[in-house]
Amino acid sequence: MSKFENYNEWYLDMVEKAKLSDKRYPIKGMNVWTPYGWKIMRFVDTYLREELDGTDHDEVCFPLFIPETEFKKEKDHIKGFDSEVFWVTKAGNNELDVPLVVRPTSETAMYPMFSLWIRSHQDLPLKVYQIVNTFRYETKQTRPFMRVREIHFFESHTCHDTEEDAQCQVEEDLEIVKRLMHRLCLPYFLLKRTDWDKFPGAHYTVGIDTVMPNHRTLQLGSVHHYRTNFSKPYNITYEDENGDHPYVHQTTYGMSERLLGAIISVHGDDSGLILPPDVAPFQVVIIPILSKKNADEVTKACVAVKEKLASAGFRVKLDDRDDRPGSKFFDWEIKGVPLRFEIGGRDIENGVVTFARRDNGEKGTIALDSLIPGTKLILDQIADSLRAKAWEFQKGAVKAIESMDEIPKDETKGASETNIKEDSLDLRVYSFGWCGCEECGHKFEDEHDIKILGTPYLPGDEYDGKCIVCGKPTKTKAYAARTM
RNA sequence: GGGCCCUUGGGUUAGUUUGGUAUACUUGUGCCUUCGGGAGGCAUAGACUCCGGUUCAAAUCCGGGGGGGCCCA
Repeated sequence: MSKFENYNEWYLDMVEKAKLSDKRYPIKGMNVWTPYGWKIMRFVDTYLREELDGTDHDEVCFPLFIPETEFKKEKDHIKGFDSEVFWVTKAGNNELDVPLVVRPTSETAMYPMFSLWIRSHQDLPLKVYQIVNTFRYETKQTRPFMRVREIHFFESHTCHDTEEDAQCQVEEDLEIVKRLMHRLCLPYFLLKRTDWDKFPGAHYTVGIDTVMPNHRTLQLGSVHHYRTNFSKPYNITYEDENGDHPYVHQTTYGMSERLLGAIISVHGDDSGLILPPDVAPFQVVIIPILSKKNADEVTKACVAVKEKLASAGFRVKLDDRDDRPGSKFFDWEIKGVPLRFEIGGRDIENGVVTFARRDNGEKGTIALDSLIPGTKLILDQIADSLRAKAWEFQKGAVKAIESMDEIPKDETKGASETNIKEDSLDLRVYSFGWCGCEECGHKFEDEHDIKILGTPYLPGDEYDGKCIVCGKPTKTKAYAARTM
């Protein structure tokens, strides 16, 4: 199964073979988190918690259900979500007077409470987050971790006295994104979404996107500035120093299990997953190389190495199953353990352990007396190399174009026989000049069945030329791609 | 919203046209021999999505439901 030649199949194969989730649960888009996948997700969650706690956010947990009456208060928001929410209309045998929405996201659950919690400027800023499941009724094809109906979701919500303070929060969120993505070794774009694609109800949205092996992009999360768009309908005000009651300015930041989908897709290869050391359930796996005469001695040596590593804080697994070494190698390669140690008679004689790196296959030895620093060094090198390789791929996926003709046309569009591989089209992430008007944007998107992801949020990625659609001079660059 | 396709042990599948003992690989379990890159032998376990119909007889034909997937708007 080849990652680049047949990405879709490869991905499903990885999820199954590495035992990340069980998709046989009989509801579309609702899969079972199995232990190995859940362990990885928990590391991601742990790092998010560390970051949020470290920036003075408080963790909360809101109810799953939202009364229809609250849900419908912000007009754009309801328009954006109306067709994809689950409803609870019945309890026992009674029809409910007020139907309940199963949260697709928690703005409308939290904000009525925020309006009770916030009374004075001393209550601001209010910064909370939660890690919960949200539900969206996907009708399109679902895919584990990427498009699901029950989403493992992180969301932070903040309220501020001024728009400027809210803007600072956006910057803080993006710093968190940077640190988190560093740990996950994932590259990303920060793109300000188009007006017609921003979060329903938002003033503006910054999308966090990464590129998949098939050059489609996957949105990993987003940061929104709401201004007072929600605080007005939900009446979230505070009393300022002058005794006035202005509306608060709000932001949100959300990410999901798509991070795991990206880790699988970005780092994996044809032999299986390759996990960044920070999220690997096991960072080192020790395989004993036994023979009849030295079994006891080798086992003892393996246990000693394991204990030494564990007490130094490494997550280490000693695979003492009664199986052949080769079979174990394959097993842990599929599961993406970044570093493998082999310990046999030869190694004991020489006072070393033999190591093999998962990311590039490189083998070597580490002397037992430098076991701890040696292990740390190699794990760091693996992370650095995963990160560098991933950023390089993302960079290579972008193609700057001057004319819409440079985007290959999908001749199979609308045909019932879809055997022609999309890969053969060589679709890319495109960057180009855009005047910024909605008309040109729609024209561009419709012509190629491609989505404008937005314009660079951070400075330093400008353009100097003409709008690719209407030819007007522009300094704005836009990015477009097909999305997962 | 409209249309199409699929459903056989845990996984992958043969068999369905032409109704009659359900195939193979893999996985699981047990024992033995092995063990520096997917070991081998023997034994053992495990399935026709459900409900109804036709029939002496249904995985197979017919009707309906569940579940899964795709395409079009």
